[in-house]
Amino acid sequence: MSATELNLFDKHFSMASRKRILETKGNPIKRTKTEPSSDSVESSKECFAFNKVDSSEKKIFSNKYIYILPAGIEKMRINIFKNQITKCGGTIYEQFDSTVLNTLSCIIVDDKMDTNRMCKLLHLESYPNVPVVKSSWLSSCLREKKILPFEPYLLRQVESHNVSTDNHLKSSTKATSPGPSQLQTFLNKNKLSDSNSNYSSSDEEKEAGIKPVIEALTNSKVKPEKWICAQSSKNPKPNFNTNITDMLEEMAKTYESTNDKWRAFGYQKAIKAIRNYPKPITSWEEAKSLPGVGGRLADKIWEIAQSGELRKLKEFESCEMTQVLKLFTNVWGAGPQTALAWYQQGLRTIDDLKQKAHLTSQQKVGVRLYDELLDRMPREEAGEIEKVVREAAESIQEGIIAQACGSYRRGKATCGDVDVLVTHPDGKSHKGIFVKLITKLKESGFLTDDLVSVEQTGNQKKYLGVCKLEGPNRKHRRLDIIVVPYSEYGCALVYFTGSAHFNRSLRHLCKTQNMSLNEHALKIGVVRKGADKIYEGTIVQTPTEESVFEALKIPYRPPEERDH
DNA sequence: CGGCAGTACTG
DNA sequence: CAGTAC
DNA sequence: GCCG
Repeated sequence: MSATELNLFDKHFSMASRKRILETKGNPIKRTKTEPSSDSVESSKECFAFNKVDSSEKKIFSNKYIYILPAGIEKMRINIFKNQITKCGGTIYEQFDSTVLNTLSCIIVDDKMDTNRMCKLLHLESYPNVPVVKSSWLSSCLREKKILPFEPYLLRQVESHNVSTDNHLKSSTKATSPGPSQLQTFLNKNKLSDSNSNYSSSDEEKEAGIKPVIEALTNSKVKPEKWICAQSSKNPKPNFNTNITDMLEEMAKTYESTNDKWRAFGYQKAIKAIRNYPKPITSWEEAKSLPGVGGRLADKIWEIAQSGELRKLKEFESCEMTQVLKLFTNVWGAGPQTALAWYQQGLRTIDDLKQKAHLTSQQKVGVRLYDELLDRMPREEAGEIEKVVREAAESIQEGIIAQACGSYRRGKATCGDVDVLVTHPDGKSHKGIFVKLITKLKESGFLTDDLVSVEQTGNQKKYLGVCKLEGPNRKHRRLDIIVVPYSEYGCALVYFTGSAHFNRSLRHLCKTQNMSLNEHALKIGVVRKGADKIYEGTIVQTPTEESVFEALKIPYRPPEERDH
């Protein structure tokens, strides 16, 4: 984009932002574009209530048997609900079928649920013989710490004309109150006017990571500085939106520790785009125009830009469960499920885990070395670790190659772990190495703990474990050792050097060219039909990294420039 | 509404 | 098989 | 979460 284009671009945006400010004057933060029901406010109160009331609170739900229809309700909210109901003496039904219908006290549905859909989802002929209540009832009960009347929150019996239920029910429809959230919908409805937010920045690739690749490919001599120099790790690009990316990063982490990896994925894609954006974001449209930023994230970005804070994030920060889940998912070998289970057992701290939890052998290591393994090491230390492994390998077999990949190879100043790739140019000597190498490193006391002892992926062998250098003031560090046949060295180097984002870009590129790439090989002529692959494709010989790039028909990029 | 990569180990 | 990690 |  030329300078003049950029100017026009700016002008466009600033005009748009002015318009936005006028539109939302008097209500600058709340942009209820999509959600009529003030979801965040509600769940915020849920969290607060949760915090204040300690676990010995009133058993307001005792003798209540509740089924929650999950459709449309955020996973986090459902978790909170189930937790709170159980805590308050209630019983949750995880499964629904007609046999439990008689024993149920009520069915909880999303505020936006309608009768028709509810019946379909529950495989019911008609409105059941049990109260069907909107989730805001639950929120209110938890907030007020008492059981409130169903009435204002009841799902209307008939919602639309083409309901499968009988017509005679229809007459009773209007009697039931629309409920607060629907009123809200009505009030907010006229405010949208997002329709003209189509200031699409350009025809850029959606996948920001591959953008430079494509650009260099399509017009090879144009402004390499834009991508190659600017993104080199020695010359890091300034981030004009640190406050925004920091907060969104926290959001992503929170969602990762719950069940919501794809939501977190979406956040991270957007964060990447925001980091690369060359100036502070000042308008909603400006945010929305970035690849990977949709309406909901634009709302949040806009909120941060306006007020400097994000209520949803504050809500998470003041919620004990989300904080504890984050703590627990940082244990190696524990993910969202395990973390939630521990939480539901009443565990709250790492000490609790040590004393009370049942831990797998991996998690025992993760708990014992919790702080050290969370710590990143200076790249110099990663270099020392590489050297130890290399020298041990060389002492076993002459001419061996041992190369640290990962963030170390990409030139990062700090590394979370070290991945050492081991191979031998003669194409066969790698075979005997693995066991000898691991044994030797264990005997010298360098490897202190195993996490995954051996992993056999085709011809590759992988060790995941923990090591510690000799001498005082040394910490335990995560170390992966992968032994690969020389024929797979090129692809393995690419794969284990990453970054994860960069690898995704490559895979995406492959897909568009009927190729496939993994840590073993690059294949061409892959035929897919829907989910199945009809034809596996044929392996392209890629002895070096360069040959991988060449086969993909993209310019080679050194590791430091794969840090996206 | 489904895809967002695909695979190997642990228990 | 589910859960986790790479 | 976003995108097609």
